[in-house]
Amino acid sequence: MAEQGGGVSGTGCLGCSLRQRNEWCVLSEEETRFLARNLKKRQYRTGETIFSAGEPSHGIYCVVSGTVAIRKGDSEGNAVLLRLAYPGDTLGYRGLLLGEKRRSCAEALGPSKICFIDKQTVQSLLDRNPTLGLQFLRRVATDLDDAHTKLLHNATFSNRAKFVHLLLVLMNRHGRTATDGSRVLQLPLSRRDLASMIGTRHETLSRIIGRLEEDGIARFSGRTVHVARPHSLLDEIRPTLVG
Amino acid sequence: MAEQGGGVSGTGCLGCSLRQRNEWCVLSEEETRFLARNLKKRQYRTGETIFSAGEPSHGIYCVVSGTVAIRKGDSEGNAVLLRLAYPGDTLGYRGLLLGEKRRSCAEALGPSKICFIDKQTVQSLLDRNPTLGLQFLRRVATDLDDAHTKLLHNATFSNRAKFVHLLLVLMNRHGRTATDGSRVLQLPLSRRDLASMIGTRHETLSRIIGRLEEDGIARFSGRTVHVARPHSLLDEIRPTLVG
DNA sequence: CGGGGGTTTGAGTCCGTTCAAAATACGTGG
DNA sequence: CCACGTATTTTGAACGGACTCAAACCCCCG
Repeated sequence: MAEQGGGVSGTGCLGCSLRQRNEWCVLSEEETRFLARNLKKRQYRTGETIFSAGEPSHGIYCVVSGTVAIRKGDSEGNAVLLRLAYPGDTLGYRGLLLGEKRRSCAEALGPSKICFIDKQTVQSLLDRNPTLGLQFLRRVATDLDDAHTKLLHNATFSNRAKFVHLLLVLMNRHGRTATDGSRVLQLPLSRRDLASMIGTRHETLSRIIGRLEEDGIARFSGRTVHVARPHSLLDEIRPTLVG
Repeated sequence: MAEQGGGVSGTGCLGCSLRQRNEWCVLSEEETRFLARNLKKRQYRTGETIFSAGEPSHGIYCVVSGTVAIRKGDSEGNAVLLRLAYPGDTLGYRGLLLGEKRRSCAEALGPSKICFIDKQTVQSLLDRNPTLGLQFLRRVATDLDDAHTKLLHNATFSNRAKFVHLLLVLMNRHGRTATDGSRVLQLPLSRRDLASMIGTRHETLSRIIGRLEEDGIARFSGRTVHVARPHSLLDEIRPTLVG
């Protein structure tokens, strides 16, 4: 009776296959049972908010199934999509660890199952198993490196290159390879969100998409993307690595 | 016989005033003595490299005095200045924690004293005092938030606004207030580095600086910046927050 | 005194933004 | 199932900003 996200109903976290891949893998069986007793699992509908910027951090969230968008906005209404979170990802640790209010918001991009673990439970687990803290440390360090890489790309890539790069990343998660070697991608995001991920306007993104079609790199139809020659995307990013 | 960076010779880390302000503050007296015995303090000259991208991570560094630039570059020779590090800051934890090679490089922007703590010592301290790990966790989480904020700014601010924002940040660290209320800043960076911090070319930065002078916001002379009305910088950033 | 790196300035071009309008997709209720 | 209103996406035209390439300038250091 397996669930969508890999969990098995009745066995709680112990049977959750995601546990192998995230920071909770260092918990003992007893600690895992403690975790299972103290978390709240909940289903979110498409577009539903998981947490919002400005509200206090009462705990952390663990994605079981679905895709979650992490956004950050400023006082003038601008917003960027910082990253996407997938099953196994833990959200909201920053606010909790620093005891601060949320500085970003999380939204379910599709029907999603997400577990909530309150502050006390996290604290208790951190106290009992110091290794858990180190696991989180590794996770945050990885996220930090991702953010730094993004800063470098934003500063040096053209919008077109940034978008192609984004397509490649999304392809890894959401893409499928057809029998003829071409790849098909179902975009989990609106053009607006895609544009905000590469730091530009949606109108500009529209034109970039138009140019990619003209150049035969990819075909766009709604949220479906076809890439006949996957290698052409890679070629886009390294303009002249020929030497 | 106080040293430049707040340390007192002979007492090692125990007498180091920086200890109060960074992650090492949670160490016991004994642990601190252990740390002091196992670190290597060294003086760097202006422009000297502390570590480079691609080399293995043998330990972490703690800035005692001076200013350090953290840069990240790509294979095509582009590079951005990710951040500046000051006394009390710990460098190079990412590579060490993840057991990976360095992905950024660190350069002393002026004569700097920096302590090196090797992998074994860090590991040993982390094992003995789990709170140290949590301290690092808080530090990395803060850095991550900074990086995310920068991503938002890069995506939404104009180059001019980004530079003004950078000036405000540098003013906090390197600025002095004159008797007439105006502020004077000694830039620790070249125009090239300043430009890379806001993700643009040095030519563009030159023009931005020219325009700021035209508008009477600031006067630039070499690496010295005069700002007659400090509030004018703040006004630049919120374009029209008036009702 | 002669490099050499850093900085400024110029001209031309391309790219991205803005504002506006049209076209398309989407969800809801009839 | 269709009509309708709404949100999203595309397209257009004009404008401004930023980039490229290039040359001149400056200043520090050998």
